[in-house]
Amino acid sequence: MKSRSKYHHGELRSALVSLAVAEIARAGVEKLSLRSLARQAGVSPTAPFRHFPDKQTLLAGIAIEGFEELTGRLTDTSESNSDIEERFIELGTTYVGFAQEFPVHYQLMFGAVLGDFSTSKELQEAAASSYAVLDVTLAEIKHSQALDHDVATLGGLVWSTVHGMASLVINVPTASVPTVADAAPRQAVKSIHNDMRTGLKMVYRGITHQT
Amino acid sequence: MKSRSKYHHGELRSALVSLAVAEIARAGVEKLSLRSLARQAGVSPTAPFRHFPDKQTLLAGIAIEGFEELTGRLTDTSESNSDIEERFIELGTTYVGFAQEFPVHYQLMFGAVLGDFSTSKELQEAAASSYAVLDVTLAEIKHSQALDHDVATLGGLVWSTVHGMASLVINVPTASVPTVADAAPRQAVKSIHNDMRTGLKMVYRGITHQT
DNA sequence: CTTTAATGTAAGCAATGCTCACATTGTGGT
DNA sequence: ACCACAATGTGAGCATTGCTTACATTAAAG
Repeated sequence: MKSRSKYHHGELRSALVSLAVAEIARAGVEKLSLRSLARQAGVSPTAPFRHFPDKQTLLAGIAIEGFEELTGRLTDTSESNSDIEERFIELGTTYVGFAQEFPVHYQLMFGAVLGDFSTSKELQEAAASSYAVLDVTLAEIKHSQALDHDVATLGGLVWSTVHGMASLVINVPTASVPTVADAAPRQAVKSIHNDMRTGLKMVYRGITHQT
Repeated sequence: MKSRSKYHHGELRSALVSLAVAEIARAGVEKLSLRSLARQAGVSPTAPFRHFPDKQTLLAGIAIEGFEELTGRLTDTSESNSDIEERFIELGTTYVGFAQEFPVHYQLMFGAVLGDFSTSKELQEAAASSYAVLDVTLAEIKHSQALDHDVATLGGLVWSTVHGMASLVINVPTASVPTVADAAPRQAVKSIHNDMRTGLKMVYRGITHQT
């Protein structure tokens, strides 16, 4: 009883989310329209409002979905690496890898489109869960290496680095025809792609090498 | 002859840009409307189109303005610091400081709103100019310390770090009421604010400390 | 099997991006 | 001083959008 002409769509909510992700990937957040999503889903223009009070909330939903996926991946990675340095590096790799696989999600998670990040408590908590995984590993590093700096300080630096990598890899295209002018930044981003472990190792050294 | 009721506005283009920045700062990119800008500038709804073919181009204009300002600041910083480590740290501080002072510009420079970054050659070049300042300092570091890694690899890591710091500082609010749940990420970002030099020093160590 | 909440529809409003045809103004060439 | 012309601004209008309000249909609970 899944086919033809049923009044109720049945999976509208999730359908809208994945359609939205596809649309954003194709044309950007700016061009996203609830009405076109409704059309693609074969439903009336006002149906989406039964599932999301407004457009922003739909976008927030995507972001939350992203944080959940990210938390899961980070947790898995964390559990399957016992050596502390290796775990650190793999966590970073997982983080950036997630951003590459889910660029639309990632953009919404950290971009400015969601306006004030703190509008949704659910979003805050989802984000905090992701960060928590990183946090415990850093605490362990601090302890095992007897480091002076706060975990928050280490976290600020490490999070900045992986978030920066993710953001650059997503937003700066490396494939298109290389102009002479922008060769350098493109090369830099490309090196993140090819050599992420090297960068993460350097950060690990910077963190753990006491002055 | 600057006052009352002249047919030609005279400074419409720049007026639109600064009004747009203010509007985005207040309500977010999503809410920006050319028509409201026209209203604020006291001109007809179609006047903006004489200066920008479309909304995207207006946004790209803001981004370009941002890159120019950033390039200027980085250049100044680079010229006024002879010690190489200090210069490195000051460049990073300047970079993040710029993002904090011009958050709207920064978001447009690196956010996903501009769709494909490579739509405007002018934008590409402006961005490359900013990066170039960082690039020469890194080349000098590599040379003076006889480092093995490519400048591009160093650049990828360093750019990631400062861009990540900037992005997090802009997008993650630290001031609002601290929920228990998200205390950790907020603390991490706050530590970037208070202790940026520490993070940059760690990166410098990580880069220069040969294995 | 009926009540009720969940989910979808239809019609409509104010606002937006953008186009097109036209008006006004500053400017350069004679 | 003139006048052609490019630059800049206007007004009306079109398709589209986000969202509201009132109503229809269905699934689930009692």
